[in-house]
Amino acid sequence: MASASTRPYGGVSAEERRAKRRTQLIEAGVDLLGTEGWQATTVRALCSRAGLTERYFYESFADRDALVVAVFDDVAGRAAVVVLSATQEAPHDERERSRAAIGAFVELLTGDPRLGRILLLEALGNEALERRRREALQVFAKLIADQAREFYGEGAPEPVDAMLTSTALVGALAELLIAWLDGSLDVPRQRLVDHCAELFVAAAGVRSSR
Amino acid sequence: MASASTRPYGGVSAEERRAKRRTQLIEAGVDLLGTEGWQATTVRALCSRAGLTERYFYESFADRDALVVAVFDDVAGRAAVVVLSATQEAPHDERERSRAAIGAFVELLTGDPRLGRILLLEALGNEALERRRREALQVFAKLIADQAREFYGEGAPEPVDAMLTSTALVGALAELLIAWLDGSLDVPRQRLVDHCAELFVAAAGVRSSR
DNA sequence: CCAATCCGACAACGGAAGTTGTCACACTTA
DNA sequence: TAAGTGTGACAACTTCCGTTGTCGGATTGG
Repeated sequence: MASASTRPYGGVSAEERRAKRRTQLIEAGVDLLGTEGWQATTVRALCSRAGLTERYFYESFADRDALVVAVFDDVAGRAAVVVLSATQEAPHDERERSRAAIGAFVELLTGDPRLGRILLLEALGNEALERRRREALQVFAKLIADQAREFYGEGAPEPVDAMLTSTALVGALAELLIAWLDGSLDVPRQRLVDHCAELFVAAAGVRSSR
Repeated sequence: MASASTRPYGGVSAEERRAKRRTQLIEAGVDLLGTEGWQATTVRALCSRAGLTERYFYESFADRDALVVAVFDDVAGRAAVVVLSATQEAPHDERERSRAAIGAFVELLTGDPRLGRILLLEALGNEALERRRREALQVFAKLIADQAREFYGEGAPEPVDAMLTSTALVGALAELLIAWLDGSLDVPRQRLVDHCAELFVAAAGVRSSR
């Protein structure tokens, strides 16, 4: 059993080395999970791609699930940053903000297809990831719901309505993106983004309470 | 290699025996896939649950993927029947038909939770199933789009709009159901169905073309 | 320079699963 | 009744993977 490193090596501190190895493994995970999928993301393959040996895998992660969850968090975090900053820079208008947020998300995924596969597809194939996905999704749904409240003010749908609608919108966006990235929906990117934004606007006022 | 059976046995023809074994395997598949999931759906477990031996698995299916696809088709077929008949019996009204269709689907899934897990969750975890899911989804989206056209007549959204919207709606429904069946969305069933129907109505007129 | 530590390559153990083969027994049919 | 075929239980072979251990060589601190 390897005791925890303490000394510097190659001019780098023990902690830095550990952190770097962890990063390398996560990057290898993004690559493998995003291109060849979950079943190809084995410990051996990860280490080989990261240029490390198996021992260092267990130094940073308890098992495959832990690594894959870390990968998901990494990618989801990137997406959150991109989407939130795009939203805040957009004009204070419901349609414009929807477009900005969705557009930024789509651009991220088209810029690096691995991310789309991880967030939209692989996240559903694994039990541990599925939990994480659900959590992330709820956070996003809540963000959407809050945004909607901001524009509706007094007459905003009540919280239950808002949660139902925003969950639906997240699912709608995911499904559209899966189909579009897959080539099943042959429309220009801008059209896709516009249509999503219109759906968001149309759905925002929906309520099932009376 | 077992040569194909030709004689009757136990008073049953060879073809009937084959068909029965296949059915048993599919039922075992529904049960395993719908309760313990894909990773537990091994050839040994399937055969054990079906009361058959491994040899008979390969008599009807080339591999696990083939079995699981057959299971999905079986379940999706049942869902299609239920939803279509509910739709046709409902009053000729947009909101009413949406409610009837969604309500029937939800009832099917709550009546047998295995079906929901198969259609909504497990279908995303496997490559072969994912393809099948996409196909089934397109068929459903097309049905929705056609329904919408029926109510809008002249002023109906053009086909691309309709396809985008209906794909989104299928995704929205799936996501809502996943969250609801999972307990993350704590609302009565009727409220869920009503909200979905309202979303359908609200989305039906959305278009991104100008 | 030397002992301690870290590194990389890789073997080894154990388990799980797909797939094929063996064998004894039940049933059919000539 | 006897030969041939279907059936069920189960072993065996193979492959793959998670996980842990070994070992020689590189780097560090004294």
